[in-house]
Amino acid sequence: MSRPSQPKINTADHNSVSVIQSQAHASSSSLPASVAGLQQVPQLVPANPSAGGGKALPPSKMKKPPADKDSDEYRQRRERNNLAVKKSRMRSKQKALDTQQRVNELKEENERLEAKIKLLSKELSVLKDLFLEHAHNLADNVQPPTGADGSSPAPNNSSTNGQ
Amino acid sequence: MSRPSQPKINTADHNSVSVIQSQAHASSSSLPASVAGLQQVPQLVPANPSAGGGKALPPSKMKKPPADKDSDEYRQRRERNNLAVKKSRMRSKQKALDTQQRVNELKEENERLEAKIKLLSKELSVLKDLFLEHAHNLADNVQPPTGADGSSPAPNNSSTNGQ
DNA sequence: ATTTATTGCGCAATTT
DNA sequence: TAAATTGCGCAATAAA
Repeated sequence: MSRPSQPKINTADHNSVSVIQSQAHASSSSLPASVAGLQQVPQLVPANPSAGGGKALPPSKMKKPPADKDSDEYRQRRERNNLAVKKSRMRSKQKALDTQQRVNELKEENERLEAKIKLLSKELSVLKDLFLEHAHNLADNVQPPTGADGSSPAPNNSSTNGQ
Repeated sequence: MSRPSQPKINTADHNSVSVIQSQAHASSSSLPASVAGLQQVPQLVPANPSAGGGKALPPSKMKKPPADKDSDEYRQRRERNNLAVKKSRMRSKQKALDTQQRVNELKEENERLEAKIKLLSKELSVLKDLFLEHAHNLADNVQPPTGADGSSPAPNNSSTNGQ
């Protein structure tokens, strides 16, 4: 009761009584010929699920002839599949790599953007300060109320940029 | 040229003559007891590599007894490994998902930043325009008509910011 | 040295 | 029907 599992001992779904051995081609491999009498396929063909002795099976609902391991065509199919599998996995892996790289790129881009924002912000604040300063100067210079100038002390449009 | 095409027909490195079937426990499985005589292990034990009658064999370079498939301990190890494998793969997949999500997040963030930049830029340009306008006004107003005032036409500090 | 984590590989069931 | 995916177990090897 210590392990969080043991879903099912080991009873693999599809047995997996796999015994590779390309009968044709490939000669001096390495497969120890030990496992000799290896040919009989389970032959699990449930005679016929439903339908006692029916004949008409339109959609052809046969479970599947356990593929003769010996069949030459079987090996061919397997091989094709193995190739496909390999290909598929390669892609998958490649995609993962690409995605990771994408992350890196985006991260860089992000930094660039943030830097730019910082710069722009700085520039803005400088300009604003200049504005204020200028306004002050004006106020100081136009101090002498000699003239009948009714100029107001500048609108001071400081858009309080918040964020 | 780049197509790995057919690396090697199908000769798996490690044969892979796997014939699952936990002898003990597991009763009414599905594996037909067909594959009968299945036990003889190659027993590739080279008597003794080096050292004729030596005793001390520190690095002990034995290849490895082909693990008795029947061994109870073997099944145990296999099962443990199978679990580990499953775990590892789950992680891997999860990681991939996370990475993908990271991409999405970064992409969003990027858009936000770009928007901000756009805004700041706009603000900046507005302010600059104001500056210029103001400068012009000054120039127009302070037109030295006849006064003996030696004031120059303003420094016109337009920092032609380029970026 | 032992145990767990990774990795490549093949099989078979599904999907596409 | 064939190719692409996916889950699974095995075994070799890398990491702990």
